[in-house]
Amino acid sequence: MSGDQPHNDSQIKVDFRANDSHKHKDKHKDKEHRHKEHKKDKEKDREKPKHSNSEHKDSIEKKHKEREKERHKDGSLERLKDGSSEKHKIASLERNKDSSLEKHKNKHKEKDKEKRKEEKIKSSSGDVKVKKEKENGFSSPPRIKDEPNDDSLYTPPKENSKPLKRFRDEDSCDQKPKKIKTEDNKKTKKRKQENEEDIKPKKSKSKSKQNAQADTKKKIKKEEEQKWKWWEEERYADGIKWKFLEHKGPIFAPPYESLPDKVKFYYDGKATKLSPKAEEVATFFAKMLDHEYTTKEIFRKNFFKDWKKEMTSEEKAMITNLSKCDFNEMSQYFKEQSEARKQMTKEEKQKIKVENEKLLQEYGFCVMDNHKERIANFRIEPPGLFRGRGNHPKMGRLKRRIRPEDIIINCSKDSKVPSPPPGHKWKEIRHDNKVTWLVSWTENIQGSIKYIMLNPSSRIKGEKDWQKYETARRLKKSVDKIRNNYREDWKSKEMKVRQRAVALYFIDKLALRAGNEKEEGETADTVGCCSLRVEHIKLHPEMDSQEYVVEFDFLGKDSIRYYNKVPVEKRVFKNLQLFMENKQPDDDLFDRLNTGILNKHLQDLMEGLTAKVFRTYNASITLQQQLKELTNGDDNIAAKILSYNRANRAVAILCNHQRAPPKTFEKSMITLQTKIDAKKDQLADARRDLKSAKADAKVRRDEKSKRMVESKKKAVQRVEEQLMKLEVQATDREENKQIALGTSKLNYLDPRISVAWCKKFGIPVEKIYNKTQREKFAWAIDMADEDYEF
DNA sequence: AGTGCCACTTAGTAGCATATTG
DNA sequence: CAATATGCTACTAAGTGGCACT
Repeated sequence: MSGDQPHNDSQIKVDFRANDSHKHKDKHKDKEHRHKEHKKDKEKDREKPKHSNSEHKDSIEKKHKEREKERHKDGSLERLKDGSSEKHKIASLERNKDSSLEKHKNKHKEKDKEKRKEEKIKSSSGDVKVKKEKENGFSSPPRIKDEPNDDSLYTPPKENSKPLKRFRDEDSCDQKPKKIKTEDNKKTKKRKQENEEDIKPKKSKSKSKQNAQADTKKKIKKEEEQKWKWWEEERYADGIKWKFLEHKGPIFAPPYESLPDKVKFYYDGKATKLSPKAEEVATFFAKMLDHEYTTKEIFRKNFFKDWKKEMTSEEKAMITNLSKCDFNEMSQYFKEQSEARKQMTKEEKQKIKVENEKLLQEYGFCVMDNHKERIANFRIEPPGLFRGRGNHPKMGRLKRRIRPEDIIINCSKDSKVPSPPPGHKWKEIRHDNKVTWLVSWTENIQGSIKYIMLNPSSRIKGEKDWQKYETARRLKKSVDKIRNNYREDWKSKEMKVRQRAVALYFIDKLALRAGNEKEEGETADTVGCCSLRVEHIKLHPEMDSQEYVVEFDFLGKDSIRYYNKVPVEKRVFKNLQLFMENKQPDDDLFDRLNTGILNKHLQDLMEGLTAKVFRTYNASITLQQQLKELTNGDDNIAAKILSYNRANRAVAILCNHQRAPPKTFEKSMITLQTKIDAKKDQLADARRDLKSAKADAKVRRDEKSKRMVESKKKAVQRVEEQLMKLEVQATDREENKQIALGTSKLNYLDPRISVAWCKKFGIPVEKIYNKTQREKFAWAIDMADEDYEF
């Protein structure tokens, strides 16, 4: 259904993006000012010729030429702006304006949260019962027997042909509790069976703990050999995420080790020994000394404030000015340390590696429902200075050390609860099988909750991922209807409906994020679709010989700049004019709309539909289309992979996934170019050799010289091929300079599309997915055949 | 409808590990 | 074999969206 996506072409071609994150300043302060600067930026942009509108700010002429060059290589993939180095400069300039409206909310917040949490726990357990007599609730079956033999359990033959699809399709909607899906058939039984089977052999389960453990181990071993195919099993209904969960808890950050006495800290030129606490925080700063962060006003201010809290009263009295602090010796010391680490002998390195491996084996896995699963992040985040992205009002604040007393453990009742480090207690032990996390704690900067969860290769993540793509595929079926629907709504007499329709159009056409509201002053000022402000778009009734052009310029997630000029339909344009009437630059563009309203509407259009599904859908469908368009079956593998990367790149551009160009980019391009030149010379030589060999053969007419010709021919071919490969590599790299492919590959592209493509063109999957990716997408690799269609 | 909390996905990057090169 | 380039992983910030509550 390539017809599905009428916008796609234009999306790709029209997107001129830039990434210099010129940051917004704090909202309350000098809004006017901010706006003006903003404007200036844009004006600058507009002055430039069309192609360079991806350039921004003090962007640099010298790079311009380069970019021109790049551009013709592939007209459809417009280059992102270069110069994230500028990005930093600018960012720092603007960030320095500081203004931390520290609100003291945090403390209150935290208390509040805690209370609520407690209440919640109580009520939710009640809740559960009301909703449904859940099968034995949380208590999981005692540990489990040998893995039931797959074949025997599996889906009965009748549905066997397409087992996966089948229940997927029905089920994918069950996030909205499709209500107790008629626990249909055998499949569901399967899980139960598994569980029951486990119980049986145990006889007196209390006694057989050890047996059980042994069993578990055995089973797990076995499993590792024959990779568990969770995707061939039935899923849990109704919000239950697991029945059995056992793990070892988190690994804590190593305790602070004081600096050797010889390493001094100087205040106002005077050597001073800091108290351990103050010293620790000082080292955090010292370690970042080379980083641009430490030059930023907000960062310094926040840091200094939090640092003082850790000082003794004498220290507090003495140290009153951060600028008089000299951390250089400390910084030097850490550099030496890391240098020393690099210089370690192989044996020492090996030893560390082994040690790490041991920790991984012990803490890196859990047992969830009979299966040993990898944990994603089993280490607690160490203390340090908060590094927000973009112009974050809280950058530089102290991220405090997390202790066992902060930790909530989640596991099943009948599991062996992890023990806290000696002399400590957990904050709480919970047995909530409606959530997927194993460990959580509350972080002190934003007061948000952090979790330890499973690896993407785990069943629990994989199922969800799969489901996500199934939802996107359902959207594919109704997208035409939905598009017609919102086009109708552009004419609505209700303002809210019009705004909703226009916003949805942007989300669909431009793959914008939903744009939830955020607390002002708590985070960097970034927006998504629903939170766009008047100042973020400009309307051009005519521009570059196109009509009704909307110019977007705003900072999105992670303060990545979104810059784009898009021709839109007349009605959209008129609506935007209407929405902007009588508004200030910092007023909301869609003042009658928020993500809640939008998503509720989407929900009515299709079950399970939310704004983010459009991103997934458009990303995947674009990949599929582009692959179809770009792949040439006659190409060699390298060229095909280039095509794949280009298709991938089209998606990354659509989704505005950017990266800072690698620091060594320029240099490595040059070396590559030298190589190419060398190869060209070599080719010329080879050709010359061939020629003379031919001439020689003509004269001599003997076998030997004929053979000579043949071998020279081959040599030429070989060199040609090598040259080709290098050139392809250069193109690919150049085009990729500031585009990050990883994010879309990992989160937006239905892996089955890629797998199918690989199979169709005889490309080994390894060329597309590395090991980790293959683990994450094991389900797709296993199930997609070459004619899979998204 | 608005709010706050919570759970979970999506995001870019620092820095280590490994491959490649001189 | 050291130096350098490149690839990958771990890390953690910053989004989205559901739900309960008012």
